[in-house]
Amino acid sequence: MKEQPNGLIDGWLALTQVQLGVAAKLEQELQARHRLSLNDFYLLYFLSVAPNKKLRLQQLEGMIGLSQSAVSRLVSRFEAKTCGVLQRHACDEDRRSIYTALTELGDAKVEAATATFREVLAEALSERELEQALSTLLAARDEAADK
Amino acid sequence: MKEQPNGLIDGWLALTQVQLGVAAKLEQELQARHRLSLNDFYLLYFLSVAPNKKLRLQQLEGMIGLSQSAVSRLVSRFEAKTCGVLQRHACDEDRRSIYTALTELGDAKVEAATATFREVLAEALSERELEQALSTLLAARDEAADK
DNA sequence: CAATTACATGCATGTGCATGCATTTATAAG
DNA sequence: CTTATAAATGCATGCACATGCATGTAATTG
Repeated sequence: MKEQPNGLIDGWLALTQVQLGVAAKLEQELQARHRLSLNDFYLLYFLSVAPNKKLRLQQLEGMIGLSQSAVSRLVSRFEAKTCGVLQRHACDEDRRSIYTALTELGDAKVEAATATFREVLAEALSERELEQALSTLLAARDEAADK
Repeated sequence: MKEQPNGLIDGWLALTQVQLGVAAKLEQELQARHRLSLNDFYLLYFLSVAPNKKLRLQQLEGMIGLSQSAVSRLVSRFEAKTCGVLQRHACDEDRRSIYTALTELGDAKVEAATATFREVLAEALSERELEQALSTLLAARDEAADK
């Protein structure tokens, strides 16, 4: 037989499609209602739930899933663009590090954006497709594991 | 209470992390063993499972999850770089369209890459984290739906 | 003083958006 | 039915921009 069963791959593709679709919807709504890209939101969100609402760049890197340079520039752009939402200041214990902190204004903005985010997410995840993709993927995975 | 329960968001973030992680692993192995990016592979894979192993650009667009221009360039680069793997030729029924077809050489390359892809996928999906992320997400979703 | 760590930056590249060009399809007039 | 014209479709390309990699700089550690 030339063609192998591609359940695993199809499951993965389905999951990826769902992920892409939901992310696109999130991006679109965040952009429309709050002038935020998805990564912008992630940045603000992770800051908002961090202790003292501040984090070093290195910590954000892993959370957002971007490279070190990308995070550095994400914060830079943000600071330049939307003045007043976040603020960088050196860390006294280690002056190589730089804390990125949320201002009160930023905190309010995050709260509003988070409401949108949660709303869109709830709607998107109630779609039939998620269920479909996940069950396809898990079934194929287990089947592959048995082999 | 100021902080709301963020189960939905955390679930989504967990799923996104898993997706990113697996995609990175796939990209890395495909690059190392076959000199293919993840999108390169998707392009070849979708062609390989298509009837007559050929597709028009527009069809690839939705499958790969890229914009029209991105697909146009993806194919262009591919044609230029790895001569002989794929081949474009006009479509007789509609001369605006262009078929992108897999050559025999390309077909062999895809087959090898697909084996790698499936292998990496099987390993990555057996990780505990997937289960974790999915159950977290689904539980939070259902909870949100009840509300 | 050497090695490491945290962040910034030059550079190449892939991407999306807007637009352009060629072709097809739809509409209308004669 | 034929022809003229407008709208839509499929792909390519100029442009701006976000990203990753490699590297540079400053600070910390051993």
